[in-house]
Amino acid sequence: MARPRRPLLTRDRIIDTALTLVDAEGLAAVSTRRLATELGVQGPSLYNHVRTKDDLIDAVVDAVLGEVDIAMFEGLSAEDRDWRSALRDWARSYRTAMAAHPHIVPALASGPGHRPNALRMADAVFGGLVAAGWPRREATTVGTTMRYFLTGASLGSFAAGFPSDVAVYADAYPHLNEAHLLAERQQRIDRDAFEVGLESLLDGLEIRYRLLADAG
Amino acid sequence: MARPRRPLLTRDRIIDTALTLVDAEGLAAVSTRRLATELGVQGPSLYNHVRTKDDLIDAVVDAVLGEVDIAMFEGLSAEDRDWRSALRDWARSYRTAMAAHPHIVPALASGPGHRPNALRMADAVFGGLVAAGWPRREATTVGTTMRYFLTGASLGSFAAGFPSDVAVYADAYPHLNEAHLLAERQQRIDRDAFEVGLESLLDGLEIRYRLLADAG
DNA sequence: GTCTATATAGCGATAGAC
DNA sequence: GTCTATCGCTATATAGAC
Repeated sequence: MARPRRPLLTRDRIIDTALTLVDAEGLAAVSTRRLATELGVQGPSLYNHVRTKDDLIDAVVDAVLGEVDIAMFEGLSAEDRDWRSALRDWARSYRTAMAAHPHIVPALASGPGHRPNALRMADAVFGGLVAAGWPRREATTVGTTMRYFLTGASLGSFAAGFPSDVAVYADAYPHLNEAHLLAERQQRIDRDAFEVGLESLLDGLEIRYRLLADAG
Repeated sequence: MARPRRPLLTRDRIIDTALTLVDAEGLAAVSTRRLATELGVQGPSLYNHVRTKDDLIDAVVDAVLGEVDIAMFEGLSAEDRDWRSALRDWARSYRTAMAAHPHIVPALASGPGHRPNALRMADAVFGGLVAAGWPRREATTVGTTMRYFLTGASLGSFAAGFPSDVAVYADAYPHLNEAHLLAERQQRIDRDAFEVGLESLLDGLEIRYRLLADAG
């Protein structure tokens, strides 16, 4: 085949298909050849739309980050200073997005890369905190702290995929019920640790917020 | 060469050399052939001591985790209930260990794997918290929460290696001073976010601790 | 039972034809 | 913009020397 009239591939279609493949079979299943097959083209064709494979994975991660809701930060202002609820809602939305794509989570770890949605998110958080009364420099610190917690919680909870995926255990594990219970227990621990950690962190940040307000 | 009288390789020597190589040239530099060359043997020889490459990387990560100090948890008891200082010291030791091996940090993300030192650490934290008066179930939650924060902070700060490694910038970047300043600024933000987040989290956990003490 | 030698299948990526 | 062909590389399996 030579050059088609209309492109067979677009960057978006590649990213979409890659995410579907990651969700279905894990990160390791994404090779350029396999992905190309899935798209009905030959492997090297991808390189007309994507610089490297790392670039592609970066884009897939960014697509998942794009699913995180950040609208709650726009409502914050001198009148509505409930930054605490905003951070809480954001954190839960973040976790929900990662839970929907557990197999991509390890790729979160590979440096910041060039991720537009990550920047949009950082900007929204920073802007919201400043609008709610945090000093600019402190807002950067708080946003970074929250990012630490959210990244760590996502990796700690979902990096290995879902162990509750019973189909995986069914073949390898004879004591299916037991494995299933262990997985459920682990999920309860993760959910508790997330909620307790989040609320504790917010409690601690509120102490700091008041301290700064009294001093300033 | 045939079988030598004394083994040329041991699992520990392989892991040590792999860590040295990771520190010097990054994770990507570790291939079985390269590592074998470094050890003075042929590539496939490694597989007598290591199951797969993933198994090896897992062991290297565990070796780094072994550098984290956990002795502070042994001192905790019904008399000395300063769990807060223990968690703080542990957290700083954890961060120091990761800062010493920034290139291995992304490998933290690949699921728990089989890491004896990770288990030893979890056990020490849990035991210390219980000794200091935390209910057992809460101790699990708190330990997990702390792990989230520490993992996230390590990845957020060191996952891309140290951008302040001036030698890297020297070739690629003409405005060396500027890059250097940006890197220093990023490091200050990371240090601030770590300390503020840690102290805020501890503040929040103390509120919870008192709440539980009053209720129980 | 530890190492070497050889071999395989698959990888990311490039060059050049159309 | 997609193709074919191909390069150098990888992890890893297997067979056999000692």
